[in-house]
Amino acid sequence: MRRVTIHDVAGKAGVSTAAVSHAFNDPERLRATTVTRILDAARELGYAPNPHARALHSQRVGVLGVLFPQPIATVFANPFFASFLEGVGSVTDERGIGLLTVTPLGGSLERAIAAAPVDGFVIIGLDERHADVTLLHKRGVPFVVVDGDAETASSVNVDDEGGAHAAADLLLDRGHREILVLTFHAPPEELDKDLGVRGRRLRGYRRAFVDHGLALDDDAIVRTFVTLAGGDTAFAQAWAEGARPTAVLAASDIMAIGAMRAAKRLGLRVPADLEVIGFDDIPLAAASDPALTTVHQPIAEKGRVATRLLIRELDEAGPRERIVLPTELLLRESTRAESTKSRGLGVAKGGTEREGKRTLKAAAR
Amino acid sequence: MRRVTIHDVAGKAGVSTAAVSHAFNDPERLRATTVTRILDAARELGYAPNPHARALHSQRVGVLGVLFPQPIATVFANPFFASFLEGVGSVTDERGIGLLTVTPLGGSLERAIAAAPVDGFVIIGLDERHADVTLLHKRGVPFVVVDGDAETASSVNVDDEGGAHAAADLLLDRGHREILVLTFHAPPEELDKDLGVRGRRLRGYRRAFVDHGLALDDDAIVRTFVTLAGGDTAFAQAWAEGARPTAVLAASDIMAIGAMRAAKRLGLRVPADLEVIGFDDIPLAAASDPALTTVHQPIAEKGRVATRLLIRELDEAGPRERIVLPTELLLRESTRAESTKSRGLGVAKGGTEREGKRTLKAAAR
DNA sequence: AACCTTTTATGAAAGGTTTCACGCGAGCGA
DNA sequence: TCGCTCGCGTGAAACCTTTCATAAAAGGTT
Repeated sequence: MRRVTIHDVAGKAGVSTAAVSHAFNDPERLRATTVTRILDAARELGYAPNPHARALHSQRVGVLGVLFPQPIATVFANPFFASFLEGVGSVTDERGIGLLTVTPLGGSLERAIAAAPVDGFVIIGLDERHADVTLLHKRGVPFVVVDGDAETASSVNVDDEGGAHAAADLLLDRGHREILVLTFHAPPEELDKDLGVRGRRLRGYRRAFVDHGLALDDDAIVRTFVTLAGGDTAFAQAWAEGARPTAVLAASDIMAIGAMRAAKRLGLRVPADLEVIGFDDIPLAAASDPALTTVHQPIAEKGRVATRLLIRELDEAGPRERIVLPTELLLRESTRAESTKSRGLGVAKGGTEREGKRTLKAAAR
Repeated sequence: MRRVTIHDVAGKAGVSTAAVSHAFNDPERLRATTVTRILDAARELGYAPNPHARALHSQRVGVLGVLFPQPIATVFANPFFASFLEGVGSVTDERGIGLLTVTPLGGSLERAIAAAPVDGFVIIGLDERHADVTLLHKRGVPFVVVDGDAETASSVNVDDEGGAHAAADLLLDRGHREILVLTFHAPPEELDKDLGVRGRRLRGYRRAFVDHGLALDDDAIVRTFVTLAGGDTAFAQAWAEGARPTAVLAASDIMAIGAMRAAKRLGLRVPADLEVIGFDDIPLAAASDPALTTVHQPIAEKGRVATRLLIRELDEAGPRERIVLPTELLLRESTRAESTKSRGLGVAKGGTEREGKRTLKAAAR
């Protein structure tokens, strides 16, 4: 059973294939009666233009790829990426564009890139210097880099350093001196992303210490997995080894929540005995108990901005852009409600729908 | 700057385009020296076969579509779909296939379907009877239906009714007679999915009541949104209207967690004053406080099974299959630990990594 | 009626790959 | 030396659409 083609429609309507094409793409060019005759024939036959043929000719599929350097299962299991895709998707949806998630094919990103039927890529967590990415350039496929630097393409980043600085600053202002810093493991494959993001966040923490005339001791930094279990065991282990932190700075919310879980188990009360600040503001952060104070970054917005940028580049080769979105310290319940001055006990329980939050905006750029 | 084509490679290597194609797809047919010559030329030129041209010819793109009846932003915001996609993705990844999320294009699913460059669809939450789906059939595009019935295509479902029955059964066994049932709103567009899933779950609850010689009163059923806020306000409102339930049966975890939040706010202790059972077992269920007792359904597995089925149908037209996966009641902390007989107070706090769980497997099929 | 302008429709090329069917030359047995 | 087979390559069709250039038809003027 052959698929119905434009020829079938043309035959049935008694016109040329060109006429059928026009009926669909530029009806003005044809007499109105002809158009309806053609469209009727098409509907009757159940005809729809073959997307591949159309793509081959017009050099445009109407699909954007989102490139991840890790297996797709990992991607969807990660709420951060879910939010990011939500942002990307909201734009592609609105423009009537398809969304293809592209992940390594048999371990090779290069093969995946080559085989992907897309008009351009949003690349997340991969540096421009990555070999596979330079390949893209050679092929002339437009792309936008998120959470990574790029000389030759537009990029969208977030003020990681500023956010981290604000978080550390708050704790130091409150007098904390025993602060446990939780950061990422360098992932198995050496991904520039994590070096980049991790590096920037650590830099922010460090700078705050320096600002207070202190130094962030390497012993106070624990590297672990970006999972609940990672944060949990990291805190538990540090505790077992004799560390007695009064506060935790986690470079990711999920690790922060894990640390809170471990702390609770050890009989510590958050925030009375231990103040905790995360990073990212994933949806779970607001839902955790106590709700997590964290550095909010506009994850979905990052996706939206990057996607709009890419679409614009597809339409007209515009200038490269280098966007840095602001981060923002969101005070919730895992830090005490009072300021530096007074040390009460009250913890503002958030409202039901929207947690009462006060924000300190970190500098953008 | 033209893209480099197979002709360029052929020219450079001094062979025909057919030879180049063979070098890539069936190297055995060519002398080894010729193959390397061609491959070298290709690498030097940065050649990769044009996916569109390849798709046009072979009638195969190597991309599968996952069809959602709702905007993509909604999809990614929903942890249920994230898990589902995780399952689908794990299979496509392993087979080296791309994954395209397909959502209504300008409100029209039909247009989206027609324009999607895919080899087949996994359809979730849409009944076969849906007009757009019958269209697929007409076009001869293979598809598999998840969470919906299908006469003419394979389907993958879950034992919703059995799971619901087990949940209600437990509460009724424990003597609860004031049970608040939280179920979905019929969504704005009338989606068969929710009718289907919702219907099956309600049927399960009802059957358990009947088994106990009781009837599930319509007043005890509250329809609300499948969100945290939905469950929260639904419970709060029922309470405000004078309802004094001792247990909650929620047709979705997120609503259950919302209800727990409202209950806490009203001064109720879960599970001491109120036992709560959810449905789905999304990741958040295990992480909530108290950890949610729920009917586990193998969400990712559903995705995996459906995808494998689809791929098989793509390769060889096999027989239709109708798969029903089991559900399982997972006892965590939002129900009391003891059995029907003794009513202690102890609540087994789960371990750190894996919550201690006892399961009652609901009958499959 | 002849000529010109507009409107409407068409033929054919182009887009890049795969694959079928076939050709050419060499090696081999008779 | 003839004829066959086999190994290695190739030409061209097919996949289906869009679009450029052009033809045909229709309508209007003189």
